[in-house]
Amino acid sequence: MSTVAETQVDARQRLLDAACEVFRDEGYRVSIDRIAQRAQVARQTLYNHFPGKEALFAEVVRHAIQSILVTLDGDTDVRTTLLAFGNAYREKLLSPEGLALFRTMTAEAPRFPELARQFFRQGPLTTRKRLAAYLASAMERGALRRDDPEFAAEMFTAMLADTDRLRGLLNLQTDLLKPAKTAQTVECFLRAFSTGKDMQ
Amino acid sequence: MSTVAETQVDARQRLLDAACEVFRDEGYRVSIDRIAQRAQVARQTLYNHFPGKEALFAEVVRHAIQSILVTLDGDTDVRTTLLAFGNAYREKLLSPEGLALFRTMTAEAPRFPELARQFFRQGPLTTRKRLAAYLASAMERGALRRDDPEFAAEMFTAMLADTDRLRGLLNLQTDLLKPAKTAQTVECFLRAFSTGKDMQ
DNA sequence: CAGTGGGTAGACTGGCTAGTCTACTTTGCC
DNA sequence: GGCAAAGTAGACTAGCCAGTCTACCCACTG
Repeated sequence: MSTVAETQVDARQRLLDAACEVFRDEGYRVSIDRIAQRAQVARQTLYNHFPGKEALFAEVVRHAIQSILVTLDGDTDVRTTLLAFGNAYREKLLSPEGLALFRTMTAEAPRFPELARQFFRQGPLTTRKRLAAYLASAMERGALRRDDPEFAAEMFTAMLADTDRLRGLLNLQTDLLKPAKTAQTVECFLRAFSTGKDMQ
Repeated sequence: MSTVAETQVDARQRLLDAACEVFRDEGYRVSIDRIAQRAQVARQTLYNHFPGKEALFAEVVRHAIQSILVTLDGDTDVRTTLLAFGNAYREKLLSPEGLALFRTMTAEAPRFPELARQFFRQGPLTTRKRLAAYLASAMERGALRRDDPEFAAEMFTAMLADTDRLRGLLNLQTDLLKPAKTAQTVECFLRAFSTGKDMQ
């Protein structure tokens, strides 16, 4: 075991994993040495695999973006679908990883404007587009009132995460994930966007 | 002019103003020298007035918190009151100063946990409590459906700012303040929290 | 006029950082 | 065995930063 090729892969992957952890825990300000140390690798090895700190950071972020995307399955009724989406959305965004990505991207957006744009488009915007598409179809078949689906999607995502995300970002609460809150939010959203006939 | 006392006051105030600007523009990472330079004051003068960088930062933040509070006047009907509140809320939070305070506090919360708690309680929480109190009174007199006013306040503030705040934090948009969006949001909120009889 | 309180400029310490370079070791292949 | 590719440890450069200290300056006060 531990051929040259394997060592290479190992080193690169260990570096990415280590960078992911340590950027999450301490933000971009963390030193290169800490990353190499955590990966159990010499500093020079890091520079063999990546041009520099910025490139490594960008790579880590691009990977992290993928892991906070949320999908919908619209097989069942609207309430059930939105409840599943809401729970998944909150789990992703309010997890330590989701909070850290948000914190880091907003903090470093001035330094990495292109990366910030990429984050927004491939992360929050993509998720919201998917939700909007689902809402549009629900509106068309009369399951929701006709309205601007983009706006409705903005409202729903905002309602799901905004306040608890701030609590999490400020380290004020650890038990952010109460499913009851998702349910309460879904009911609230449905009251605002139902057709008015099918509310019990 | 320019007596000793005046110079003193000037120096301290100029330092606070300068620190406010430069922390807003560049975050906590900005150097002490830049602050002193911007205040047109020697570095030693800064240390004569403040124990160090952290204390100066805390002072600036405590001042900034006050400037993002939003009040309500409940003289007119609910729709008008919420519209006024919504516009004021968005103006404060989506202004460069509001965005910078949010960005800085979330970025530095791990380093300043006590300050972060203070920010949350005296800023967002205070505003939301005021809103909740107003909503509670509106619910009691039958102008809104009976519901948890705290939850309703969370929903409304989330709907007002969440998405556009992210756009602003990532420097993706400069014209965040469209009044039409406030109005649209108020209508959405009222659909979710009206009594069901008085919607036109 | 002499002293004092505050401001100023700038040297200095000590520490941390990103990134480069050198000399060395290990591993696998021919 | 000999060579090449990759990793390693650590010295080194160059720069930034917070905070201290010294020596000087100026205005007000007694």
